[in-house]
Amino acid sequence: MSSNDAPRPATGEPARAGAARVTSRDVARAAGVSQAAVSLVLGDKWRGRVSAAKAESVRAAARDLGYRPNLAARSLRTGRTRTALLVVPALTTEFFARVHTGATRTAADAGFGVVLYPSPEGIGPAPDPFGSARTSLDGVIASSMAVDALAALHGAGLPLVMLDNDPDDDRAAATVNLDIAGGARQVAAHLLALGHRRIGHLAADVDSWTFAERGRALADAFAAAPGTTLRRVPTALSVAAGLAAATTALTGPEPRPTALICDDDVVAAGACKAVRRLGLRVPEDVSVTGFDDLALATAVEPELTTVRLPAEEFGAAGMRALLDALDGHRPAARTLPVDLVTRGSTGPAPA
Amino acid sequence: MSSNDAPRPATGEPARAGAARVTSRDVARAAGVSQAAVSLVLGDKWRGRVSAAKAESVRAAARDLGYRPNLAARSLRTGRTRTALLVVPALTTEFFARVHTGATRTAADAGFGVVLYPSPEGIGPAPDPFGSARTSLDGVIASSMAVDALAALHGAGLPLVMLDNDPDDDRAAATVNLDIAGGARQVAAHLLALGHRRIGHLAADVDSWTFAERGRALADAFAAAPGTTLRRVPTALSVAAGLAAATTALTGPEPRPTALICDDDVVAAGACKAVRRLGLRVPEDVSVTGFDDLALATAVEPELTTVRLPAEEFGAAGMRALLDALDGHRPAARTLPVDLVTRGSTGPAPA
DNA sequence: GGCCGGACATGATACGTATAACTTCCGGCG
DNA sequence: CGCCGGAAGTTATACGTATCATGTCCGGCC
Repeated sequence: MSSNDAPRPATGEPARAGAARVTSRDVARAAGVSQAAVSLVLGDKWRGRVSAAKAESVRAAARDLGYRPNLAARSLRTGRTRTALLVVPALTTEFFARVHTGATRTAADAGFGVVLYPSPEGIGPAPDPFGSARTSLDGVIASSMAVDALAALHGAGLPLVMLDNDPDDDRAAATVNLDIAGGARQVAAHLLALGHRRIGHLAADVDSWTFAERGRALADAFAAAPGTTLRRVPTALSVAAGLAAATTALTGPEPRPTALICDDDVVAAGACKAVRRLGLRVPEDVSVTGFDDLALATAVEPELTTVRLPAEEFGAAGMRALLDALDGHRPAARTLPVDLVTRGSTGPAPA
Repeated sequence: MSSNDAPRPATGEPARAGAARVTSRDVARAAGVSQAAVSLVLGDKWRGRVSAAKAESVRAAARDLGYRPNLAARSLRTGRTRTALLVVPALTTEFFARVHTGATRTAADAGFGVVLYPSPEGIGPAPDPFGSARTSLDGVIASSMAVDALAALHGAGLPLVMLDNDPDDDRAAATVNLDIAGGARQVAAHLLALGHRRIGHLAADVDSWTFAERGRALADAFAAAPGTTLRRVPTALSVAAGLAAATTALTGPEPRPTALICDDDVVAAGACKAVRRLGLRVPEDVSVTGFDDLALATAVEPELTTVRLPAEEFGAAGMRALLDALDGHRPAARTLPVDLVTRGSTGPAPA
């Protein structure tokens, strides 16, 4: 369709495919100033260097021509890209999709972009997961669940913000946490108040801080409650795995637990299925709790009692911490509060 | 040997923050060749231009020094960024998260990156949604559901691949479709075979090709089946909305439908809740079908009969089409097959 | 012997931007 | 009067890469 009719430069032929690009030099010509002046004005560094009148005419020309600074050129010159990498274990998890949304929104306000790295299991094992992309990143935000990716990141020399990780981990420039332990304690208190004494914990079979934290907090809470038992059953993070783990927990030689605490709503959904397959009812015979408060939590019946995690805010806080770190500030470690949402999947312990 | 190694340039100070970056010139010095030779070798354009021995030593030097080409410089020179934009209506939807995964994987194989634009509702209304980012994109893949974003894209002069859109839409360089109509026909055939005659269609209240297609295919299928009725009830894409719409469909003045076809699994989950709240059973009194086959489909009970959409493959096909378009090929419109997955939420029509 | 062509190699740009360094113009002050 | 200092601009670079233009050295062929 469109033909190239632009005058050819003598050497090279880098030209852009589509319409001719508008450069800062074009704006300068239109406004009757030098290219440097355009850069100063649009970069808002013109006070005392360019008269207000010329500044305005530069802005007008830029607007009229539809000028967009070339980001590659800017990055080359400044050495920064205004782009952050978000490393998550698997994007298909609604939780991390929401984290991404929050991070993207905050980034946009600061003129930053976000690229996503859904961790090896989603992408396939690359010898160097970040490759040249490393040259186009200013910093990284990583979930502590993406363990393998973290190893590759180590030594990249990029500012790193960790999500839900040990605050003492010195690989990170900053850490943002959810009050996971607090959430777990709320779950424990809720079940104790309902009279439950024998508890199963369907614990995520993933080596990461956030799940270890759930385990520790629950262990502490029930250790402090006389006459209670807490049995840990590992599980993968899927409906099917939750079903299998719950079946194990409910059919062991020990007295059957009256409540199952699940590390994830998806697991909890599977657990509810297991309860019913054994001819029992939720919550009359067995109470079930989840974690995350995904859309799933209100899609199943009964609706899940679960811990609501502020996912978008979590991503936003991570991005803010990264932006602070890039500005040279040492951001304080933050912990975001979480809330127990009581719904139909929990009830009084059976007599 | 080497000639000039000025200690410090007098002007500018763009240097990189972290460790000193390795450039192609450093590699050239280490390998005892010119910078041009390095570029040729690593760009795999050296045959007949560089001896095999020198090529190997260049590669060795690059490896030893941990050289990574600077993408900003490369983009500036070539005018391409090897980056595509994926525009989706809302990432929190598991379906689009999976589309993203597929697209990212295919892109990575071609050395491309993917950035995500989760459409205004997720980001907030920006006057120019893409801003300068436009200068850093080679092409766009957009869901037809992201209507507002498409308007902003129009005229950007970027190659555009549309997902699930009218093949005749001339805004797109290529279109990749799912066989949505085929899926809808399979649902219709399944329900007809089970003896259902009064059907409700909980139709997504979203103005996009893919949902219009569902409506058309269903209308055609039931129009061709004598003695059947199809009633359309609009709904938003959420559990709560599905519950409300299903309640409307089941409590109207007309004879109650015996089956509800839902445009999305999330809606179907809500519909199942509605059925039970009315004191009815799924599937004995009312059959329910979904669309997408999300994790949700097997989390609820009974598990949903639904149309499985190959989401990852869909994203991958979109990316392939874009890569073809960027290579100057006119990619043929593709339609990916879908499958009906029969589960417990459908059964014989009540007598 | 002169010349041609292919292999090998280097030099020299230019992409578009941000900013240091320089120039000019004035008003004010010693 | 001479000089200083700040405002208002411009000029000149350099970021790192890809590629065109040049150049040299051969062996082979007339």
